[in-house]
Amino acid sequence: MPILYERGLDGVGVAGLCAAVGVSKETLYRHFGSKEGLIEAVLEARSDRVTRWLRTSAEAAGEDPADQLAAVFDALADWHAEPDFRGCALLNAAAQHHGAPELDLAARHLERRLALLTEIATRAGATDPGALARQLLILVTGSTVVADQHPATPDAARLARQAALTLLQAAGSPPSSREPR
Amino acid sequence: MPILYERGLDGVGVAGLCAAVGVSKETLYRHFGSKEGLIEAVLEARSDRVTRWLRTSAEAAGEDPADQLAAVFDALADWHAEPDFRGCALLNAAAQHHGAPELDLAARHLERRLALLTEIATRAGATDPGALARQLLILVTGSTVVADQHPATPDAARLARQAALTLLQAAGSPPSSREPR
DNA sequence: CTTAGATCGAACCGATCGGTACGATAACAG
DNA sequence: CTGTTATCGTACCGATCGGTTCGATCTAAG
Repeated sequence: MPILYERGLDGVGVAGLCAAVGVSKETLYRHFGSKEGLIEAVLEARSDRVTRWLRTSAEAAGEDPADQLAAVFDALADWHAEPDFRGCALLNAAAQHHGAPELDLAARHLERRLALLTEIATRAGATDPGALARQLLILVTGSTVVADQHPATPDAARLARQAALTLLQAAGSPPSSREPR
Repeated sequence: MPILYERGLDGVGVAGLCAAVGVSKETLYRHFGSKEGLIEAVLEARSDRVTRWLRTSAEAAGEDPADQLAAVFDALADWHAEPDFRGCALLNAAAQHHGAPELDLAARHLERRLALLTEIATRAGATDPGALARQLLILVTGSTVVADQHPATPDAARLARQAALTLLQAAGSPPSSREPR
């Protein structure tokens, strides 16, 4: 459903959606019940897809947490560089319809990203993996928004990657700077 | 114009806007020409306001760049804690109407934030103030989005503040870790 | 072949949309 | 007082919205 992503939830009517997919209104309404139902299904599917894709990218980088974290931001960079990149569909949807369904979907989407980042932070031996993971989530989210809306920062993912690695290193074992014996 | 912020650009019609402000449609159209014109004027005014507010908060913290940076994120925390916080109006608008006017306004809004952060990064003696400032911009933007859309991270600004200070410290003079003589 | 279900295109529905026109009222400058 | 200007409330416009209905067409199971 790229047209919903490109034009926004309210930027295209049901008739336009049907035309873009090559389906009649009756069929669409029997399958999804309403435009909202269609939107939720599309967003859910998209969240699944990108979550799997991000996790796959991380795991393909090997077992080292720092490598995995770097791979996450490299994957984001590839995404941001796609010609029709328009920001995160889930976050955009929540910004448009700030009601229960879209807001919940976006929250669950972020929760899934947080889960991946928490695993990485934990395996990296961070003192407070939860806090570090949330900071990384802020970097992931922020770099995606900035890459979309601030043309003067097209390399947001690269900068976020560097910041993430700095935070990861700093969060290792801050109380003592001794070398491990 | 809080109603536009609360319900979204497409969530309220011109009639509703007029009712909320206590003005007739004719008056609104003579002053702004169209709903789009009204939206642009409102967003522009809001961008001015929050930009000034953020700069004032920073300057009130004294002259130390680290203190100023911390103050910026403290100000964000206050904002995020407001009961009717709904994310950044400029970013939301760009997510809704991804067309020329709103996208440009959001880009200019981020540009103004970047200017403030660049000043701080420069005065802090960062090796690459531009890069550091962009990383800080990602933290500011990301923490605002996460605070809005991820209820499990209500302290996003606090986490971002800590990350920002870590980055600031790390960006000081990374090539040598010698003590200043 | 027959029948049941899915799909199609198009017509149709009431509601709302952004925007305009109008006559009345109020305020104020000469 | 007179004329101008701004505002008001309301009615109105064509277009589009989300959603429903209907008859025709197709497909597959019995």
